[in-house]
Amino acid sequence: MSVHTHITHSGPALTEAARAVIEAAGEQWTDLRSDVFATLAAFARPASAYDIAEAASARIGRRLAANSVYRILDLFVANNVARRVESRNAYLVNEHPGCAHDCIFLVCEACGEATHIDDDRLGDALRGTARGAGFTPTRPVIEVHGRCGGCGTS
Amino acid sequence: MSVHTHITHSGPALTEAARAVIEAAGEQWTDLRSDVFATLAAFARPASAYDIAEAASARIGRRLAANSVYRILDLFVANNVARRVESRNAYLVNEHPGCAHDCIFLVCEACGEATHIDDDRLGDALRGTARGAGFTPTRPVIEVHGRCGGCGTS
DNA sequence: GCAGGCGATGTGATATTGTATCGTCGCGTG
DNA sequence: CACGCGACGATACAATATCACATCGCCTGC
Repeated sequence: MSVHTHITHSGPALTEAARAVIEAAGEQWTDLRSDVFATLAAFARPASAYDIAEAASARIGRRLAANSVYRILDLFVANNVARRVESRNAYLVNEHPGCAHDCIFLVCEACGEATHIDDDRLGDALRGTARGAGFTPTRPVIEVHGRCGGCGTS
Repeated sequence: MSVHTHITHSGPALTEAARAVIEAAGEQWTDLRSDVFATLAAFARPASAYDIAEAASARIGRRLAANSVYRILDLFVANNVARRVESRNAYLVNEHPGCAHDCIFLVCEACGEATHIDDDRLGDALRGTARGAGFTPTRPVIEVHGRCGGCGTS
């Protein structure tokens, strides 16, 4: 496991970091993309594309259609500034863009929050197991459903 | 990791094993459930509820609505005779029902097939990591997207 | 300046996936 | 037989995702 520092951003700094990543990838950082990113970042838990479309519409004062949101989310996910929570059909910002782990989401069945943890050993072990089965892994999906600390075990 | 034998069924024997599990759980094994199970088992890759509804309709010679299929699939998943592939919104039969692992799916991006592997060490490690983060895991979702052996690495 | 290319976005339609509600049927039981 | 109950049918609906095509702004070659 490589030793490295996570730079965790929030608020405007996070948006700025996302902009840098997108531009470094040769993509444009448009006003709309910025608005969608900020909208997504403002959610405390995974947000569906339609949630984002609605909130972003309010933010920018006009209707933003779901398909535009999907286009932008696809770009974000491809460039690792946002993540998709597969078991929820929803999205989260990546709080340390530029740091590409196989990430693990702990999804609380009670409050709906998803916390993101990194553990390279698990991702590496999973990739190794897959390769051992003659499979060439590209994208692991590792999510755990359960109860977060705040929601207890009951 | 416990030492045990996997009894892998196929065809009628698999359906029979599923029946036994469902009945042992105090649920009924109706003709319709049997038909839906056999229909699902006949798919070589993860099948959506609507795929199953269509194929089962053909099999039984009348329209079977999606909601009925969902009800039955929910029952199957709850009793571990079928599994849901979260990143595909699709279902697979569990070829060794009664053996409840945290299962891992290798989902081929080229041919769409999903192979099911077991590795208790990975599931246990993942649960342990989750607990280390103050989380009480109930259901891990472990899926890997990539290329299967038959589809190569290109 | 203007034509054309190109990426980003808008608009509307549509496809796919998943739920809710309510009625009916068959079956066991008092 | 009356009743309750689980399974199922039918319909509507909600939520998620994609497609096709038009438009707009910007940049470039001419």
